[in-house]
Amino acid sequence: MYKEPPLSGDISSPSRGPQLSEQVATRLSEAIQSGEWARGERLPTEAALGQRFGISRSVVREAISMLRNAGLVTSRRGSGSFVADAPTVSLRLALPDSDLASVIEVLELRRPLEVEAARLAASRRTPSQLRRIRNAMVDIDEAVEAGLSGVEQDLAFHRAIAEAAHNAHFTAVLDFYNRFLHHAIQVTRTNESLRETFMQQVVAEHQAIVDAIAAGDAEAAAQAAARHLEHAEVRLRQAPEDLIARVQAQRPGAPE
Amino acid sequence: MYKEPPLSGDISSPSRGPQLSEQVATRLSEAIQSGEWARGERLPTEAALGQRFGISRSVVREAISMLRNAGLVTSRRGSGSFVADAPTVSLRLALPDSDLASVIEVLELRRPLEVEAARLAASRRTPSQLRRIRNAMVDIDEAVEAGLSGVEQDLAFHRAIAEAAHNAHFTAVLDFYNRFLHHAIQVTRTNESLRETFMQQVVAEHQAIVDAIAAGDAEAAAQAAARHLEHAEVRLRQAPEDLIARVQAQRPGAPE
DNA sequence: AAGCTTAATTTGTCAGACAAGATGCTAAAT
DNA sequence: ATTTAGCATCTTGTCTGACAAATTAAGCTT
Repeated sequence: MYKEPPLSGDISSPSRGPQLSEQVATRLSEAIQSGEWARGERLPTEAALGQRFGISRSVVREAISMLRNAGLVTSRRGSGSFVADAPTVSLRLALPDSDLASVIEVLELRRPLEVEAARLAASRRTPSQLRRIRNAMVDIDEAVEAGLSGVEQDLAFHRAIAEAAHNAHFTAVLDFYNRFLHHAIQVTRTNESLRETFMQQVVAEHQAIVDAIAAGDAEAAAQAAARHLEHAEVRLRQAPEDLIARVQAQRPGAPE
Repeated sequence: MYKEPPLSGDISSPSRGPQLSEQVATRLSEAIQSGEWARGERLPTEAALGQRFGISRSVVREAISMLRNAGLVTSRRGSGSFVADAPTVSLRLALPDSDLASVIEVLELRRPLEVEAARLAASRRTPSQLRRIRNAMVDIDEAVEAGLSGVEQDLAFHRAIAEAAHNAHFTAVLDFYNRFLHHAIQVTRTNESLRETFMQQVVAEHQAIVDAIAAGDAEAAAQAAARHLEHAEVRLRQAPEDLIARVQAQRPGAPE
């Protein structure tokens, strides 16, 4: 039995304006969302699609790449491209600047989340998660002793706590925003490393959070986290201007 | 004068696992987000990038295609690819289910954000923003008296508070997650409308938040918001199962 | 100096090829 | 007969080279 090709027609003739690959992506997207192919079903090969639309494989690949980025399809080498079975939604927002005001704006959002994450972690963490949090804290010290900044380890420490909260939304949002704090954390850590008292203070604050989580004391964990983040913001504001500029300059190929 | 390429190193040698184009996209993305190239600046040609990474132009194109789709760069034929003037980053996550557990997971994240937003709004709201918050509260009552559910007005009320916090990240994240709460809020509001005492309770809670924000009392605003959200969760949990199902069925094209 | 023409660049598209996995069939082994 | 090993085939990923289309810059004319 012959079945009329659902996506019919050469595409080159009508619309010449927009990008070719975009048109194809749009049509494929519509076809998928209209249920043309079921979830998890394999869609035609790139060659077949190219022939159907009368375009080259390159364009098909670009179009499918868009759909893949949009979370509508997944591709497996050697196997094919499939309609995603777990559709995703995306939050798009402007890339924050890296000046002090913008960083503090991000910190304002991060603080209540980290505090709540610590609170939840205290009452929900599994033994293995507690172990991972403790390891992350040790990793920070080791990185510092090795002469590194310890930024990655610092972020990993906070991520371990977020994971222990057993709520994927916290890790998602915090991961998302922490990407913009690399530089800011580097500044505070560099600043802290210049004063022995600051360094001890940070270690003590981390320790307090971990102790509260280990004890399962949700309120204490929340308070310890709140204290830590408030102090971190203070330490960031107190960082000398020239230090901010200097750390910024350390980034590979920053100024010209 | 020779300048060491900021993004150095052949990429093919170390990691063979993940997709090549994905690695390149990641490295370019990091470079952009770390300010490697300024906003609106042109990045190297595809050929140059290919040479720098030791890969073919196809892979560079795929990588740039990803960044373009992610809103980080824009490409102009004949001219080049540029860092987007208003670069955006996207947080992608799985579409939450609408069952009770998933809704409560979202609420867990929303609560600390709404509380902090109320706290900030109390100390930062402009007179016009206070007016808008009050109007939003009135709109809820009017919608209810008109026989509507008031879900939209309820969300608008919370959004007005978030806006008064003067931090775009709060509105962005809350807007994002509130999309998934339409149904849940409808359930609670429907449930509340069935009992006069619940209804009065909700109005009183809203009033307490607004009063604290109007008075500029940050702590009182935070506490009032926390109380409201805790009670809302309780009211959601107490909603009869059949009510949840009934409201769900009202959604356009819900069941098959 | 201003405007037009032309050449050089750069992305978009095409075409063909091979590499890297994945799938399914066939034949051998138990 | 069932399982296993090998093998042919298919599909996506990457490479290479080429041309088309659009932009940019230089040069030339006036």
